[in-house]
Amino acid sequence: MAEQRPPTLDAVAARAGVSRSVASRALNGAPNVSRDKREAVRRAVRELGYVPDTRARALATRRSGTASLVISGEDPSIFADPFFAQVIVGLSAALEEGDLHLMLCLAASERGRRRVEELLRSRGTDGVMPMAVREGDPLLPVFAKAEVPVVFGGLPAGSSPRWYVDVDNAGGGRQATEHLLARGRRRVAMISGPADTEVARARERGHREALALAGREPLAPERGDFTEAGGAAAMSRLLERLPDVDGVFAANDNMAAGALRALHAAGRDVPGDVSLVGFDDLDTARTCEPALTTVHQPVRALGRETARMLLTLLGGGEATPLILPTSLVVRSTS
Amino acid sequence: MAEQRPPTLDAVAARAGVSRSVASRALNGAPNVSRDKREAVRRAVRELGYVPDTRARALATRRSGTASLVISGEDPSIFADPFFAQVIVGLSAALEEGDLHLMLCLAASERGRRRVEELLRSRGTDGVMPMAVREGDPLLPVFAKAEVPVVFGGLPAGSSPRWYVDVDNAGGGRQATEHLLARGRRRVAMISGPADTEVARARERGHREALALAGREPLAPERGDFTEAGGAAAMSRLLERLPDVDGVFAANDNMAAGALRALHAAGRDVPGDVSLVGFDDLDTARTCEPALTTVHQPVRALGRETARMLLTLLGGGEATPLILPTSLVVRSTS
DNA sequence: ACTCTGCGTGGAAGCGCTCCCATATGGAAC
DNA sequence: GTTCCATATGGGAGCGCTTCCACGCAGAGT
Repeated sequence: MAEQRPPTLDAVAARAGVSRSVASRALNGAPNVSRDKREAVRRAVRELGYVPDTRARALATRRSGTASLVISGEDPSIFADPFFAQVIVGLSAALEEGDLHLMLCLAASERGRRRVEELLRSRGTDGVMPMAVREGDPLLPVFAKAEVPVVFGGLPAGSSPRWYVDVDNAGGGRQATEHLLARGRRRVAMISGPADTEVARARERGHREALALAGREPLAPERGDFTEAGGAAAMSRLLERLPDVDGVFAANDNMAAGALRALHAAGRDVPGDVSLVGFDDLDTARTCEPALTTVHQPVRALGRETARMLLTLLGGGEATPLILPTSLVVRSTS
Repeated sequence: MAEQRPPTLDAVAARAGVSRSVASRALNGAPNVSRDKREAVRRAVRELGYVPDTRARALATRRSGTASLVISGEDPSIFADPFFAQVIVGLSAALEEGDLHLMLCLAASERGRRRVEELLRSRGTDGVMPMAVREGDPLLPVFAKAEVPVVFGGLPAGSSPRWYVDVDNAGGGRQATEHLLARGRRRVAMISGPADTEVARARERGHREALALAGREPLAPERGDFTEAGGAAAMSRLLERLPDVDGVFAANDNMAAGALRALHAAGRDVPGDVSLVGFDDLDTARTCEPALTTVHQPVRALGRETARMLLTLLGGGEATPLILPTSLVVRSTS
């Protein structure tokens, strides 16, 4: 019993009574095919239930039909941030337009990183979208050497790639801080993220800008790791160092939620004693108690635009970095 | 200026002074290669910076080197559930062992579903892992016809596939409910999920079993959509219908968090007036206030074992469904 | 009549790899 | 010295597709 192989293009051509060339052209909508042959091929395809073999096509066209989202970093749990889920939803929707499939590479270990490198060098993917890359990431040189387009989702700290999509982190940080000042807060501090992330740096920069504009000296920030627990710990340290703090800007919602918990644990009322602003506007912001004032960033759009830029490049088009706007959403913590 | 093509296996063979066959065998660790030729090939590979072309290999071996995670369902935001992120982390780690790459298919639209079907029929992936499939999902027949192994992550409601990995949802539901009864709760109700998910059904089943064992009649459950907001709404309805409810089992942590919020809004003390138990043991459970008593399920393991089962099948091995245990984690809401 | 277009067509050469199979090689066994 | 086996080797035929190119054959232009 020979293994049943699916029909090939040859079978289709034979059935339609044309050559393989014509069948191929008919399938790909090439111009030089007469009306009736095109129809004959179409019919044969239907009758045989033919579906072109992706792999063969990939070899012949030198295109794999996939784009890869690469998430680097030692700790795979950063991926658990709901932020990524939203980005992926946007990404996926946009790639669908371009009929590309999404490959997801969680490059946590040395081995994982080697696999990403191999994927690129083995022509296994048509384009790469690295996300949340930190300064000094060992994959950075790999991306630089890649022969396929690389569009960064979020500017990596300390480098300026040719193509990236980002949100206006500095602007958001400014908005958040200005809001705290406008609420009459005098001792405004920040819970920032790891110093090797551009996200943390840019939000800090905006924070300092707003303070400078108001003629204030910035207070040294505490740092968390963008997790709820990290935010809570940072808030505790902050309270110890600056017991009279009355305004806090946390660099993301997770950490803001943690800060909120720590503030409650310390007996502070929010927003009575302390005003709190987050960043992201994910679900948590809406559902924590009290609901979090935060900087909205268009997360799905970030994914969508990153993918679109990649599609443009793959289509031979030009592209330049894109910065998406943020906006303040005032809720109950300020 | 001809486009610079990467070196091929032929180039490696030529440089090493062997035939392409020997080079191929040397590369793939086949046995019949002499020590020195193997070494010569290895050296040539290094000198040329050769990396085998994935696509060519895929065509020749009839293997694409990828496995696909398919998440079906109209609403792409179900993907935002941190549950999936953890599953993916497990999945990804296991696939890495088998040197497979992960493709992620968010099949939300009709078009997305067609693409998944095409992906399968075009031999674009070596195996499929559908997750969170609901009863009557239009992709179910596609999976059934697939020529590659399909391992379900979580049993789809209303069907019994040959291969799947799931957690003991019924057992977890029983544990949760028994715990509420053991805490002396007399009016124990459930906030369940959509009736077309096996997860909701099984957790309900366990819930009813526990009540039956205790000689109690089950109360009709409220249903949410597994989101925080859905849980809050369900809790409000429950309070209206059964003002004297004193024990609630929510089918997941998101909904439990929402229920908690609704209970607070209604002026109920948790666990004073009402005991609350969730399911999942995700981050939220640890960080909400008060910390949530919940049923722990091994989410990463679910991903890991699903991928492993697929790897086993791809390796020609046998496999049977696998059920992972759950355990109760008592915190402060009960 | 002639060439000049231009479209349709199919033959055939890849794309870069794997793997079957026929052949070569060196001993060990007789 | 022959026979036989185990191990190494390279030729070559695929894998299923795209695409270049040469060719035939209309109808339009001179």
